[in-house]
Amino acid sequence: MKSKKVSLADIAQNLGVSKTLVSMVLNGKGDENGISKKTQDRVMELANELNYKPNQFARGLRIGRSNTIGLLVSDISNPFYSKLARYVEDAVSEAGFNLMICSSDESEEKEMKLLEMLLNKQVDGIILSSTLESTDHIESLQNENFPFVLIDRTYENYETHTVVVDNRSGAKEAVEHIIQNGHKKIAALIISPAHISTQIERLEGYKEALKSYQIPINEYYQKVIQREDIYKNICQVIVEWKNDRMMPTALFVSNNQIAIGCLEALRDNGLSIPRDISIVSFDDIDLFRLYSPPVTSIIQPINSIARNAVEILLGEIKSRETAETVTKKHKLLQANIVIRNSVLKLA
Amino acid sequence: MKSKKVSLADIAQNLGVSKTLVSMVLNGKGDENGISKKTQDRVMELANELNYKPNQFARGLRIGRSNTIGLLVSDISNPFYSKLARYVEDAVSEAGFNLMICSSDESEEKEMKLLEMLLNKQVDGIILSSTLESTDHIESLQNENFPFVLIDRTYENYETHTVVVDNRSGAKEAVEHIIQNGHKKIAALIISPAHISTQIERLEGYKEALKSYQIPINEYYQKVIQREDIYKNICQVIVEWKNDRMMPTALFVSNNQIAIGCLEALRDNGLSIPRDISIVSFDDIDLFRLYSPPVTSIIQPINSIARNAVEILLGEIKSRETAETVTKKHKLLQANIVIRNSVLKLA
DNA sequence: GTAAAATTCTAAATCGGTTTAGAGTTTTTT
DNA sequence: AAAAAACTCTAAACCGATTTAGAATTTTAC
Repeated sequence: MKSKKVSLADIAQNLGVSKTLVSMVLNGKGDENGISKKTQDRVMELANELNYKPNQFARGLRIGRSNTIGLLVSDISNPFYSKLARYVEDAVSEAGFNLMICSSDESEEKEMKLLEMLLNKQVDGIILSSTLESTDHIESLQNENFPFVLIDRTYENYETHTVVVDNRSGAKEAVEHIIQNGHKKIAALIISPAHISTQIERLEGYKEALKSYQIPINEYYQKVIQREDIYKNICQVIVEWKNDRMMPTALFVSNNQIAIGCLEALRDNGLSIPRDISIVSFDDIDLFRLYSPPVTSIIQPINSIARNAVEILLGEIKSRETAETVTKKHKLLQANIVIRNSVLKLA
Repeated sequence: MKSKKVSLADIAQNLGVSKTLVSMVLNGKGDENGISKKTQDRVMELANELNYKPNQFARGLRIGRSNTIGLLVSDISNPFYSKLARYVEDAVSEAGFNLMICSSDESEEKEMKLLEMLLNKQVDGIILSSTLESTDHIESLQNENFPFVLIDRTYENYETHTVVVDNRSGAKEAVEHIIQNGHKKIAALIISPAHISTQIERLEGYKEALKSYQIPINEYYQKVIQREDIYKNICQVIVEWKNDRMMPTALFVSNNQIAIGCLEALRDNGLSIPRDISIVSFDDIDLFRLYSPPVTSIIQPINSIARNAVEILLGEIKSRETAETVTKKHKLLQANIVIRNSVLKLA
């Protein structure tokens, strides 16, 4: 019943040739090793017939590669990352690689464990959206000269490949759009942990936009929402503003998770968009298109992030064979605004 | 700069003991093999100090297992599957396993390729949401006695482990809710490929509900929406109904993707929910809670699907060691309705 | 006709673990 | 004091591929 796996040795024995020969032929090295056409055909035929599949453990052990790459993000169930993962899957699979996806939950400890696991599993390279709580493990990858690409989030380190979105200009565009509609009291909501580059840069873009229109920057209007309880946190912020009679007329929120919490919180606090308050969000999700009113947002080129990251990573991996050194690539992609209907034009 | 990997032999040599001993100690078999406490401590200490990590290729080659399981779904970027994947990831990781996720795009060919890839990578088991175009590859897994669990979708085969949702009763509950609000002209929209068990069962649930209320079943109100162009397809259906002056008063749609297309298509055709048309969807996504009006839906116990599938799969895998045979488990989970505001009460 | 070159193929080492079968030493038993 | 038992440890085989170094045979060169 349980058919044992076919091995190289089986094929070799069956044909009365050596394992060496079979291995060479199946790896397309028959010609360069002067194996006769006739023998090559016999090997190929039998391998097909027996449905031979090389044992990846043995192969990996010998050649030290797995043909697998790792993707480490904070949460694969976040639509931004699940879409990214899908594009990455498609891109690596076109190149004959497999993918291993992990979620770190923004926990540094988990991230380090997962990174170690991936290395342990001998992935050939890693695409990493790091929580960046600390960067020791990244620098360690760097020192070991292990192929990896940082995506989505980075830190000041020009020694690593990076593929990121221009968060600053995206956020700036969002806030400028708000300003151009006559708003002055504009608040920014970012998500914890607030040290992550995307959040910092989006906040900076917000400030830049205000500055360029000579609108005073007020810390009171910059809030960090705790990711553990987004909805409640936003409600608290709203209540605070209400009590202080300082309600902003517009909101810039820094990702899809806060946006969802916001839409819910605003509704539950009886605030109507855009009549009572305007909103623009970074990230774009189905919801925004369908919400009433449709929500203006900054759309990230997710496919492009994936394609670029994979291309760079595979290049880096390939460079290992030729021992050439690759200059570190830094890809900065633009995120563009999709104007819908969530910003009120003030008189 | 590039630190070479530490191997068993390194540790053994360093301590002046055999590889055997080191291997035993590190695998917790020191006591049962009568290795002295003192030696065990020395091994442990050095292994920690050198940060030894066993080579998984070598280990896998010898013991024939990878400690990895595969999850094959149609599309990891579909929120249903991305959530499922996350729960599965958490569940397997608690058990010390890793996860490999693949998307088949409802293509039988891709599914077979990916399945082969997973087997090739020597995963210890597979959780499979099959497109079920054909079931040869599943039966082949079955015959080889390879550990796997079918989730979400099944076919008449009592020889496999299955974890599925009670689609029929979930759909019935949805449609009964519609009926109880006074509707008679109720249409059902399912997604292609229509042979998938979830779609069939949900359609059956719809018919059962109608039957139990003596509402005539009309094929005209049962439409299969092509997944390749959901929005356009739904628009066509709406136009058809409009032209025939046969517009239903309520819609039951069989998954989140059609629901999204529907909300968009209804809006663009000037039909307001629930005034002009009521709607209930299978699946629950953030959008439904936030849509205006909030959309009544059937919520699937995704975490429970994941947990059950993993538990059964790991049990099956473990049974391999003890050579006992496991009776095939069939888990049927309930999906419950969340009543919101998308169904109009007819006078 | 023999040396050199070309052609076709193979034995054995290797990767780094796990496991089997058993060796060497010390302690206990009789 | 010899035999048995207990304790502690090891050499070597093994998993299944790849790769190195070279062997055997045939062809070409002179």
